[in-house]
Amino acid sequence: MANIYDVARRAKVSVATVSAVINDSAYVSPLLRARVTKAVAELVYKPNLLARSLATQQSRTLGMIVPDISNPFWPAVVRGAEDRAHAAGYTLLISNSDDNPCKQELYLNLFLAKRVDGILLAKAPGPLTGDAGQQIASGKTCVVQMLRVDAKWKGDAVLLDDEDAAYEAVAHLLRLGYRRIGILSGPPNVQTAARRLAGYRRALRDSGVKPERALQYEGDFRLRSGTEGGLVLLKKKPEAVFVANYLMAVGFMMAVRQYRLRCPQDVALVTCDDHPWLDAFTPRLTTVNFPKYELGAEAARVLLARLGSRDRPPERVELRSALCVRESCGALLQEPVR
Amino acid sequence: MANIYDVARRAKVSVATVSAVINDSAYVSPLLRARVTKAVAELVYKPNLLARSLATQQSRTLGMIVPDISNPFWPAVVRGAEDRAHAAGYTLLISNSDDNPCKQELYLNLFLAKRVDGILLAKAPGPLTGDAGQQIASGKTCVVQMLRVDAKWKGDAVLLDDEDAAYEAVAHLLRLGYRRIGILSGPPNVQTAARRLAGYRRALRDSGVKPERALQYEGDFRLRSGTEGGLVLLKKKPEAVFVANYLMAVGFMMAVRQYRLRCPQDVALVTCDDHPWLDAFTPRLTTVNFPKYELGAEAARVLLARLGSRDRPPERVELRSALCVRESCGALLQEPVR
DNA sequence: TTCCGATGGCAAACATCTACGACGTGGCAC
DNA sequence: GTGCCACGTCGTAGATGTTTGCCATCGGAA
Repeated sequence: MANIYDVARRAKVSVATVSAVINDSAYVSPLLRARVTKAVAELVYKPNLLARSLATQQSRTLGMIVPDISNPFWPAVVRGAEDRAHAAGYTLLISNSDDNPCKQELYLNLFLAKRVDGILLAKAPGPLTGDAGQQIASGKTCVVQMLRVDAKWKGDAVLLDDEDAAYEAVAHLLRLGYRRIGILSGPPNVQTAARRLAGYRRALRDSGVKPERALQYEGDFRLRSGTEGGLVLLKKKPEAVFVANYLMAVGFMMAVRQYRLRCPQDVALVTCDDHPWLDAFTPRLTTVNFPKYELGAEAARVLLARLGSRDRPPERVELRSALCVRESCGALLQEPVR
Repeated sequence: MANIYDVARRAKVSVATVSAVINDSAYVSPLLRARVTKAVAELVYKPNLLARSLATQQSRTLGMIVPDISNPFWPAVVRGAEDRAHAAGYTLLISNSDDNPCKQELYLNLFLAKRVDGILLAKAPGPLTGDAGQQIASGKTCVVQMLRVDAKWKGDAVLLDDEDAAYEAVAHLLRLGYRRIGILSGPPNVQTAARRLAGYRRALRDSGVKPERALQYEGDFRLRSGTEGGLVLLKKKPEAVFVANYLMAVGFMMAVRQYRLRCPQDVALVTCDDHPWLDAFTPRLTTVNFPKYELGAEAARVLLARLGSRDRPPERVELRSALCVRESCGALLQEPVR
């Protein structure tokens, strides 16, 4: 592949002139400009962005770490981040951590070694460790934490209103008259899970209902644990259940089916994460809809802004969710009790 | 950030020695090796992979272009590709083409400029154009086409058995006794869509049923067109419908609901793409399950093999789908007619 | 003493950007 | 009319951080 010297030779100018034309970084006379443009076209010259990155000390590449792209929560987030990044001329490097701190550190180091300009991070549980953790904590590499955030993280972050979302979901169930309300929560060391559990508890207490340990099951955000949790919880005859993510809700519905119960008649359900396909099935799930695309887009926006000026104050954005009432909560079936 | 000269200086050796230690590419005496290792640790030295890529002429980065990561078909494919790539020490650069040839060319050029070692491509409709198209056709850049393939593409490809899959799906409906079978197909310029339509036609003809134009609706693989197509098709009173992808099936079910029809009693349904959550809802959809994860993993495997030896014969892999019978086809309801 | 093998260092190459210097020309002033 | 200065252009060279071929050196063995 042709390099800048080939172009310079063919156009009979210096490489600096070629560079100036390509980057429009200095005045070049129309005559030379034309010669350069012609040579570029003839040689099908494409600047080597690796070399450019080396010289300019910026790669125009962003790293993004998500727990698992095949979990239906994440694709929209990635898409949002990517649209923003591409619009600003950045490319996205993507990795799946499986919420495994070791993998996460591995990929973080890889990103650092590849000299990404910044990182979008949906952190695995636990603090950031190792050299990469140091590097990030020191602020030398820009990072925006998404969704989950270190307790002592002072940098940029884009969050969801997990606690309020759970509160609203459970408050909705309470308004419909349910009292024995269970929860299928996520792993307690994952912050979103902890916050949703807190929201559930607060909602119950605000209505004078004492949260029962027996109605709380700790899942791991995966489908199978939804079924397992469902099988356990349903034995306790809850009137309604709040499930802390979509995949577990699906698992939960399989447990409901297994017990030959009807939803919402026998047990009502509210869950998290809305999806385009939820309108199509029976029963249609009532969910709190998190703005997934916006989450990714916002995170990218904040990171790009940070790259633009390192000394601006840290930004902490909290995106608002919205309750999306459908059938599984029973609202369309029965009248509110009070 | 420390560079290799800093390490060499601190260890009192030459950069070549440091490089030899880091890459284990030449014999270095234990004494010097120890000095180098110590210096690397003290300086928290991480080789600059941009510079390394420039020197070695390989970036250990793969580009991947998919139509849209937020379409539930693709995340599993991406995950499969990524797992393979990472296992071999490669990183993945990802872009969404929205099946738009312009965007695709843009990203292709970007990847080429970033000197990716190879590209995983789920091609947008139409031939590969522009400089990038040239470069790829000339074989100078390794590409594996996934799912869809240029008519005159001579290189590696990993495909699905679309036609057979559709054939099996429709044959299953025919075995159940349905005769008026409609199809909600994808855009005809997308190859998977064309092949699925062909499979549908062949299955009908093999059973002596004449395909009716009126029972064929051309969608665009998106949810909305599923509903629109459903509203049109259902007026024609088909006994069963084959829907060519998952998102349109969801849309179709919304049309069914709108007409207050029951599935499968009033209209049976078989569709494509299985998902973990399909077991949870009513009616459970009968699908042909495409091995999405394997598609990505295979494509990455083939690409990596190609990078290993450029002169091996082109590989063309066809992955097999499997019919997954559930409720929406009516098999669990009624007895076969014949 | 000489030769060979084992080590290690120098410098070029990878492809770019850019600071700085040089050259030429035009205008103005003496 | 001539000389000088300034500005507009362009090119040289060094910097970015690696890898690696080739050469030099040192020590030991024959």
